[in-house]
Amino acid sequence: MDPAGPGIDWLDDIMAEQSLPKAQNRVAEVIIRNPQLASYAEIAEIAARAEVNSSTVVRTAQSLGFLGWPDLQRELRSRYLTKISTEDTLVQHGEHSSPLRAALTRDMENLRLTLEANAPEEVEAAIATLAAAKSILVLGHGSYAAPASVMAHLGATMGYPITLESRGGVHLVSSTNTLGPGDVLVVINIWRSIGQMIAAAEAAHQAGATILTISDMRRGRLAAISEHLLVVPSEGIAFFQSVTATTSVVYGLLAGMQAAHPERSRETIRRSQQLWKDLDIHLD
Amino acid sequence: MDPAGPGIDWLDDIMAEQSLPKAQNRVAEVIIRNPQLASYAEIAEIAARAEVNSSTVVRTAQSLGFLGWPDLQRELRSRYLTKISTEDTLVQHGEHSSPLRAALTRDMENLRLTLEANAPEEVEAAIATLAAAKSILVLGHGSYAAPASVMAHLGATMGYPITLESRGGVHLVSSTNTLGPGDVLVVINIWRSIGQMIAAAEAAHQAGATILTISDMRRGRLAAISEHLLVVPSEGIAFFQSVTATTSVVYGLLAGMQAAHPERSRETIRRSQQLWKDLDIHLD
DNA sequence: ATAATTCTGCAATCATAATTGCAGAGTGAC
DNA sequence: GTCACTCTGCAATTATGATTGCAGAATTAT
Repeated sequence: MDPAGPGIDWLDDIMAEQSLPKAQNRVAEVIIRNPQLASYAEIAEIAARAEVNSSTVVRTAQSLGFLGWPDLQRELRSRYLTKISTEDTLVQHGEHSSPLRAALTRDMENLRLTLEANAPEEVEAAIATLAAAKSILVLGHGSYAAPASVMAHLGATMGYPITLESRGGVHLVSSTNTLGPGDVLVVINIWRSIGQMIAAAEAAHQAGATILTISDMRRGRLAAISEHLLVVPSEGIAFFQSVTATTSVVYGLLAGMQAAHPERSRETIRRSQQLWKDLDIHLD
Repeated sequence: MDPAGPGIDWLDDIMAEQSLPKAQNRVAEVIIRNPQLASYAEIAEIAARAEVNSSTVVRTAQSLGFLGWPDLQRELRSRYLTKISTEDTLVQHGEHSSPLRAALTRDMENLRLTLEANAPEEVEAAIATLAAAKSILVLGHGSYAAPASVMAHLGATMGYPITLESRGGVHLVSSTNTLGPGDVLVVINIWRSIGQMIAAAEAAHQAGATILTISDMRRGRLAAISEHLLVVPSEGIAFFQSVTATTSVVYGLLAGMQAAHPERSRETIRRSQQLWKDLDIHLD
């Protein structure tokens, strides 16, 4: 553990590899100790704290392998800005218990577990598959129709060839029938699920489609035929399961899909008015 | 520390005093919706989201009494960023930064803020209203149809007289027309929204129905007629807003509703097989 | 409908932050 | 102690972001 308090592992790591000169070390020190500050402060502020000229700050950033200060700063932001502490919250609100509190803390825990349960490479691979898909079909029944519809809705708005099937029976059959090699079937959170859904997925798998499953089960018939499996806890309060973590995962996939297709993204930005309207950012 | 809690009440307050022109209002709302982003983004980013020229952003800042954008931004940082905690939270996960990670941490933060933004008494009152309702109608359009459908679906399965309306036009009118005293209208996250929706809510209010709003805006025409207002942040990654916190709040309400009606719950348990089937907990 | 007024976008201007060339200070080797 | 080399600060330069004058669009009052 870092004796200086909460530290920046990755920065520490970089620094371990090549040792910096004295002044630059001071700069790094300042950054490590005040990541929050460093994530938005301008060079002069950091320079002052390290009692160093601002050029030295730039050079430190460059020594560490970044293009310059703004580049390092971007990295800092993405790592620290959204950091939160669950314990913090628990302490602040003490024992007071309410249904809302229960739901929120439960879901925070679910999100945390999701973070632990899925390796970044796994996620990247899933995103790559989605990005390369000829077409995408999203299945989600019952409560899980909610995240499924979010995925289909936003994905389509981004320009992806993506559709939703939240119904069963004939509809399910005819939707999955057309799938073949190059197509991707996204199956969202089934719990030992409805037989016809597994059957549909297996048929699609046979036909050459790639299966991507988002589920709370690591094993099972579905897992067996899934090229990619993302695991999400779905424990809820009271009697119901929670789709919160699933929804969040869907956002992560969508963000990755957007990053994966610069050309579509550009197109997206060009049409941002329409996009944002669809996304409910619609202002008047 | 801000006694009113986290978030951007102060901005709301400023806006309440003097009303801004249309474009500037859009800018203000973008800021309120994405305080974290706004605290470090440059003007162009905000301008793009509000679909406005960057000069308008400057002018908005000035209209609100600040010197310019950097000035307003400083205020945002001091009010909002310090909340995130001055002591940095430990980085549990190595250097890898992925879209999933971004989505999850963002949503965890949203949940945390939700916890801070809603007083338990407020929530209890909302639940009491729901529990006493003669009938409940849930409205949610676009992305917000997802949490709305979860609420209607699970609420109905629990035995509540609750229905969903995610469509507009005639459907919206005829659904809201029947509301009167004793009925509750739940409006989920509307952003200054579709005029007809506000109109529908106002009509229902006139007719004596109680309005319960779940929104990311503390003020507005909707807030004005709402008996109960639950505030949820909705900042997302990439281009979209997140419905995660909203979903979680819905679970909280549902849990409270269940606890409020032991007799329905008992009935629920008796029919648990059916319930679980509907809830996707389907066990065999 | 028309005029007065306000608001907005564009593009030029201005301000500020980041970077780098250079000279001198510091450091270590012999 | 001297030389060779690296590092740092200063100041000039470059890049980038914020602001504002102006003309046209939109809105409001009459």
